[in-house]
Amino acid sequence: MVKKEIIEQAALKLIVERGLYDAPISLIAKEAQVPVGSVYTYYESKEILVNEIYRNAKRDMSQHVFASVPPDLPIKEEMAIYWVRAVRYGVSNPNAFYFMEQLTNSPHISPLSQEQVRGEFVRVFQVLEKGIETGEIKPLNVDLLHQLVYTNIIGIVKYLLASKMELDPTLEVHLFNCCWDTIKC
Amino acid sequence: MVKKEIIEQAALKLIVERGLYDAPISLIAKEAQVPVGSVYTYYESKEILVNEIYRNAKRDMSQHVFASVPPDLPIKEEMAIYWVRAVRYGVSNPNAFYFMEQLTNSPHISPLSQEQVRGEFVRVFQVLEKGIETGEIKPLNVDLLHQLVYTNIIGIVKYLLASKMELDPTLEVHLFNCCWDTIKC
Amino acid sequence: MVKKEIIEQAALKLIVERGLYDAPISLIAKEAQVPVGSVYTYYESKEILVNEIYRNAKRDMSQHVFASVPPDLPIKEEMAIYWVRAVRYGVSNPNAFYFMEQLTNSPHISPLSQEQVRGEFVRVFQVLEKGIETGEIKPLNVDLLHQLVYTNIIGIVKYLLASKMELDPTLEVHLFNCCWDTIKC
Amino acid sequence: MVKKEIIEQAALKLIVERGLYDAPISLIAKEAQVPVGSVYTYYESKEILVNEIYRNAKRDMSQHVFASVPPDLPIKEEMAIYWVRAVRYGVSNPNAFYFMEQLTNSPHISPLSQEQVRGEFVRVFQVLEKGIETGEIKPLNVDLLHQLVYTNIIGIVKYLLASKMELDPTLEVHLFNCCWDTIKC
DNA sequence: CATGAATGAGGGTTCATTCAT
DNA sequence: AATGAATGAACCCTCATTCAT
Repeated sequence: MVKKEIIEQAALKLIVERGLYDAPISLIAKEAQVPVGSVYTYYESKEILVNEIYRNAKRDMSQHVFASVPPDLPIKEEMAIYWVRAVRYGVSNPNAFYFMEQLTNSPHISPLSQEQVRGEFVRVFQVLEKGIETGEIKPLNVDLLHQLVYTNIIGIVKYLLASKMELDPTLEVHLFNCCWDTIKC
Repeated sequence: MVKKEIIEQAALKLIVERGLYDAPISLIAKEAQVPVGSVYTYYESKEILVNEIYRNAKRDMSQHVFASVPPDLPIKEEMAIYWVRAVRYGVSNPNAFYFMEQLTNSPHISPLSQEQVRGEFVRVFQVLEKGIETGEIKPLNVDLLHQLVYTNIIGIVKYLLASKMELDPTLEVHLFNCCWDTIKC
Repeated sequence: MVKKEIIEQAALKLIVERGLYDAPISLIAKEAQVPVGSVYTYYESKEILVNEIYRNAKRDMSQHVFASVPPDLPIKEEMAIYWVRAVRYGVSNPNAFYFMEQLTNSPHISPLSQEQVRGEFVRVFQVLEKGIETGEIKPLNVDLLHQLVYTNIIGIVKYLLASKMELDPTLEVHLFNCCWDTIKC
Repeated sequence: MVKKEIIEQAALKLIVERGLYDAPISLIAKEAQVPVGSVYTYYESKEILVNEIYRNAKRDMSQHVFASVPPDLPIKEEMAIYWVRAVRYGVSNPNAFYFMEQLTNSPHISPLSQEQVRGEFVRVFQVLEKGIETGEIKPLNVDLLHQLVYTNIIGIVKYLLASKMELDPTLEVHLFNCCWDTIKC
């Protein structure tokens, strides 16, 4: 792992554990076992570091979630794949998950970052729109539908992490059905 | 409004707008138009101030949500009443809503505060359990069901606040049905 | 005991135990079980309170030490009486003793207080001068002789308080002889 | 002189002149002509700074006092050497001397510092014990004897500093004899 | 490029003192 | 006279950022 990634991992961990302002650069540097100055070699400021971690986490998650799927899948099945991947990603990467949760809508993430991140998730909007057209999904605003799906995922991941419950395929199906029931027609 | 409430409102507003650490006591005092020292007349520390605002917001919300309902209502209707009240509360009190969202699960809210707050929401758990018994609600863990309902409300309130959409009774019914579909058998 | 004395006793105790600046007026008032404002009814400021305690302690000690003695005593015996009274006073009033020790020569005692206090101890200077004339005491500067006697007393009281040793008449004689040997011709 | 020493000298001077709590770090930094933050580069806290100055002053004094002496000196002569060195040290380093005086037995010096400091002065205790064995010194507790000698030195240095009197060899002999008479058999 | 000591603005908090009651 | 909530200057300390090495 290169120095930049080590710094980001250390920052991610400490910011989640201690909060953004109780994770000073000096502590992040110590955790990453790099000199303080090195952090500033790679990132102009703490704000830029945080935004970069945020965007990277979002991009990493979207790459996992939206990795290739068989073509011409029924909408429900495509949604199920994305949903399962998202939940698994959250459960497997709790730090990254909580980091995103903690900073979404916070004033520390720039509008530009938010904008860039949104682009990574266009596929969901497309699928939702298609679902509305085919009559499988409720004809609500897609932003709202997306919000419903996304908060559902957040709630489930938080629950799974808090209860330390194992996520077996049967449970996955049950829980995805909760989500699908929310938006299905 | 007494001085204590003015301080809490000012703190609530600034913490939501700027984040906890970009809302220094000096700024809160200026916003509330009280001297810095006065904040410490009412609150021993910033941490205690934040916890008190959090608990008050949660209590206020729960009192709105769980105000009296007609007896012997069907479960779905009782849930609907609570759900509608919660969403309306969030839409009408965006600062309080975002404050709670921002600080839930944060290290700045003491376990004791979390504990006290949880007690205010027992009624949902009771209704959910009853729903499971009557076969109307999916036989999942009630903590999980609660999480699903709660994140659904959060998603909807966030969407309504972001889109500045009016919340008319028709929309309420549609949106509650999304929530109910999530958990209904 | 009147309110003023209660306040002074509380202040004396706390200042000795915690240091002048870790004994805030609010704490002194609490210890004395009087309202904060009452302290300012009797003393214009903390500084004035401290100076008054200092002068009172010194006056009280000098009144004990220089209470009447049989007339025409030999110098050594008169010194012995004063010495014993001083040591006993220190051992019996450790708080007052440490208070005086802590604040002598401190910038918190005004020159005026120092001046007034000095007047209470003229008798020692007279006896020392007489002793020099009769050839019983070393012909050194009386301020120096006084300093020698005084620091000797301080050393002994501190030792007795620290070691919690009882001060019986035999020990008193031995220890006074140490002091007398210091200045005798 | 390196920056650390400059800070210590500035702190020493201001604390003696104004008292510990009227010598804020900001003033110490100004006196030392360093930024406030630099003080914290060298000392974790004001308390640690004060303890370090205290230990350094005590160590410095003990190194002067207990520098090598000719072997096999008679006890009185060895005591005389230490006594003279101590008095000269006090007269030549009034700030350090008053600093130690002001903080000995204060709650601001940690027990650990006191402990470390005590070890620097073992030689006096050894000499006093030897003197008791040879019958030259009164058979009193060595802590008490030490206290008597030490307070004698303090009294004399204070007197010399206050009276601005020169300390010539003849006076030294006279004054040491006062001290010796106090403890000799 | 790499480093980490140095910097100083700004944070939370305290407390002597006041003054409306 | 008695009270104690209110006040704000001043305290100690932190930490993002810089820059000489």
